[in-house]
Amino acid sequence: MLERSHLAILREVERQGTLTGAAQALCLTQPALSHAIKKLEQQIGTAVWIKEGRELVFTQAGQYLLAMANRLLPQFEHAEDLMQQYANGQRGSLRIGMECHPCYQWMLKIVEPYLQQWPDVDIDVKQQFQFGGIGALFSYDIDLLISPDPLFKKGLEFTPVLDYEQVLVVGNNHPLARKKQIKAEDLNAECLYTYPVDIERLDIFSQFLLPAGCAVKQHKTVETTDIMLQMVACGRGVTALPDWLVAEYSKRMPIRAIRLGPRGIQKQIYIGIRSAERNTDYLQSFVEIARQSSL
Amino acid sequence: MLERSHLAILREVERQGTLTGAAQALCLTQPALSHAIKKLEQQIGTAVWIKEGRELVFTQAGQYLLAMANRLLPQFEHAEDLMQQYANGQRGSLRIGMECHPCYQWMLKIVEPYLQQWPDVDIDVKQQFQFGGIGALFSYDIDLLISPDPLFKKGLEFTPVLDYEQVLVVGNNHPLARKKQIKAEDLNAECLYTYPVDIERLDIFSQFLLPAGCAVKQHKTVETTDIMLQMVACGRGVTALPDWLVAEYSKRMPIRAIRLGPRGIQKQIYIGIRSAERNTDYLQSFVEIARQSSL
DNA sequence: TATATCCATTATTTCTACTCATGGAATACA
DNA sequence: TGTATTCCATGAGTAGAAATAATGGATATA
Repeated sequence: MLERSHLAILREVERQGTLTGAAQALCLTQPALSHAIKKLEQQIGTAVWIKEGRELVFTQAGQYLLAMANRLLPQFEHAEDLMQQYANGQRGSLRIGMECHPCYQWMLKIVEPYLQQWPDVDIDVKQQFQFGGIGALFSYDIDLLISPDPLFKKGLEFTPVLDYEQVLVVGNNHPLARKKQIKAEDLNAECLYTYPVDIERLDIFSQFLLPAGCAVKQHKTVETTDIMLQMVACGRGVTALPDWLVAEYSKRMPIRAIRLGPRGIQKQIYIGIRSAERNTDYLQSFVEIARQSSL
Repeated sequence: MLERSHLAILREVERQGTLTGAAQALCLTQPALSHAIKKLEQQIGTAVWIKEGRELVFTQAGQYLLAMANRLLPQFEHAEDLMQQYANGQRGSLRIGMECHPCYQWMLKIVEPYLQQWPDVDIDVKQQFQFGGIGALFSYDIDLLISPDPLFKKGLEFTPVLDYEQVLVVGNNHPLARKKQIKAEDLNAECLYTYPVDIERLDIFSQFLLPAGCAVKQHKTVETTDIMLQMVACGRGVTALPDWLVAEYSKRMPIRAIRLGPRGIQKQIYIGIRSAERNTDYLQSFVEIARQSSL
């Protein structure tokens, strides 16, 4: 029988590179692992890895089990955490996934009253997902996803929690700063800063530049909002952000927001959860607080 | 440590209702399970179920573990199958998910040459998903999804394999049978047969009737294509199906296809797989055969 | 060539997980 | 109400799994 321990060994061997190293990490001896895997191999009838020279190379079967290990072991570990929390009378832990760079600050504002209201719930925020936020929800890596791209599918439930407008941000001294609204052509000669995400997920491209058949002179990516806006403030380029975020920053930086196109780019932020957890009170409450915060 | 065996016990207790029954099903004695769970409860610090009278009622913690069991145990079992297949030199098994009722017959035509070409691959078709086809893909319940609704997200890859037109099907003697195309109003007095799926997934509603603000006199659902077309053939109502399917059936039934609206409802069938398995030859081959079949 | 590192194997020990036997609690039935 | 039945919990005893220790062979490094 394939056991959790087998998966743990595989994962650790991949991490450590050697069986001896894995054994140490697992607080066992090297022969223990050697025996365990040997026995597994006899049962499943195929080798899990082969020795090439001194190193262990996973077979196709081994690679499958390894992927499985990386998928399932975190779930075991999380379950044990949860049980511990149930035992201590805590309510649980909320693993929030963020698929929306600029929403971070908005989320912080939700988290604060939430933690007050739910002193027994721990919060953990994740921003990198191997298979995207949806995949993370489905595979129980997170419990709640904050994203501008909802997905109305069975098994998941997305609730809109914030309406906003995506606006162009320019420095106060920028030539475009006087305009009431921006046309796609206006950006021809500009340098555009964005977060480093897939270009399809950047609304300014997919909903503004591409439909008009326009491009920018240069496209640079920056990790953090602060740096990005520093660059914009001193006139090195422009960027596109939610209006409420710009309103916040413009109090202390020489920047301003301009509408993109005649009607602007209207967006919504959604919170997604697994339908099975629709009635989990401390999850529901987060969505509720988020929704109220935008009123 | 939470083990696979614990999950297996929980699942079986839920199925059988009693510990004694579960023990039999697992080829163990009742005290074995009793001890195992007791030990687990000591480790995680909380009860998994409580005895109410004579029956076992799962606690919140127990319910979580139960859901986990139902999610993870099938993956263990499938992995063991797979290993067995690797061992026997077989190529694997292909679990196909269908999210497209009328595509069944089309798929059968793909499967036939596929099985010829891959004698070592077993095929299994599933049509019911607790969390939708996408969820089934993410949770490794299936390996390949046939669906008219693609989802371009990280971790999944959808390839279009068949273009078709969704057409109205009427009996040859039906008053509408003479028309070259159908307006939404034409269906006001009709009885519409469809498969029993969510109304949002029925293109004739979402892309034809609703946009025009029209409705049908009656909407009835039928499970099978054959019965549905029997009803249509004898003039009891109309339905909407892919053109190629109607072409097939019209050879032996008095039915005909009529375009919906001036341009018709144009659709595509997609095949989705997990990106991680993009290069798995026997999966790739299925997509390839499907794509060629439509040329 | 000497040395260090790593894995496989065997023999041995430890301890886990199972069974057996039994008793108490809850339900069904006479 | 008393009796039989069903089901779970518990304790003792044990078979067997899983860990260790010791060792040897293979591969890489100086």
